[in-house]
Amino acid sequence: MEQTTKQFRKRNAILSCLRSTDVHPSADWVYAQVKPEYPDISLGTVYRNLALFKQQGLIASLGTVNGVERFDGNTDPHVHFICTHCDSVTDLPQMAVPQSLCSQAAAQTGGLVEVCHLAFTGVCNRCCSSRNS
Amino acid sequence: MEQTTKQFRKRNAILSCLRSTDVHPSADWVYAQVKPEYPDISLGTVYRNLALFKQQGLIASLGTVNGVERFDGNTDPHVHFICTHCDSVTDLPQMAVPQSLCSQAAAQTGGLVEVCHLAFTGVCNRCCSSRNS
DNA sequence: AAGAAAATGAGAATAATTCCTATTGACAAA
DNA sequence: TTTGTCAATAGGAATTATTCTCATTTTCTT
Repeated sequence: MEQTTKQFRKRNAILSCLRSTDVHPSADWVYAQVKPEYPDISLGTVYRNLALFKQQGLIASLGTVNGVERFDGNTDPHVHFICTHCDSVTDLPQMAVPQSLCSQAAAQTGGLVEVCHLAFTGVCNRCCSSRNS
Repeated sequence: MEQTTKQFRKRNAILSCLRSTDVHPSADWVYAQVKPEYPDISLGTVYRNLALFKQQGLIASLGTVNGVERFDGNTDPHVHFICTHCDSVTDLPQMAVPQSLCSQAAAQTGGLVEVCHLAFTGVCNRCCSSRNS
């Protein structure tokens, strides 16, 4: 069933915006992308739907970079590199998240381990090249 | 040289507060701890000194949990478990951060890799036991 | 003791996120 | 097509962690 209502199209635009980029965007970035096509969309709707998608497991959150939450359309476990200079987030697709670690962690905590976050911070390629600080 | 000025003692209280706890506190928590002993301390000073210590490498930041930044007096690389139910952060001391990963990451990014963050999120032991949701 | 420089306290300012509510959109029944 | 009901949204106000400002205090140097 092809949903084509106004609300559904907005919601879909938010989701596919996230899924079609690799910048690991913030809510504000998604808002800026969707706004031209849906000029009457509100930032609150973007926040609301991102929270909804996250809860439904359709998207993931990286946590916050420099105080703002960043999202990821790719929910498969993978590794991130975060540049502390330009706040860019990139995937390190060739590095695997050792799944064995999760069970190790569960054993140690005695609780329920849901997600493993593996990330590196540093200065990205581009910022290293154009260093003028 | 034994520094015993008023400002130094405040600053020291902030640092040793962080170093003598394992709760991975927020700025506000540190403020609440130090306040009884130094009633005229201000929250701004806590923030200022935490930023200073972090920049000097005396403490580390875990990033934010539920919107608030959390600090760690232990700057050795180690693994964290974050409960998404009660926002507690605990160490998983028996798990090592695979240092080999850092050089792998550096090779892939072509940039400068500084820190490796490995954390698990889930529901902690205590929250699992007293589940009433 | 005096002056310069650094740090602080108190509160205002900022900014990301959430909340509120009147309105609009979707959908089923008549 | 209209009506009723309920969910979702727009727009903006409210919230809250953090940063900033600046007058004052503290520290250091001479």
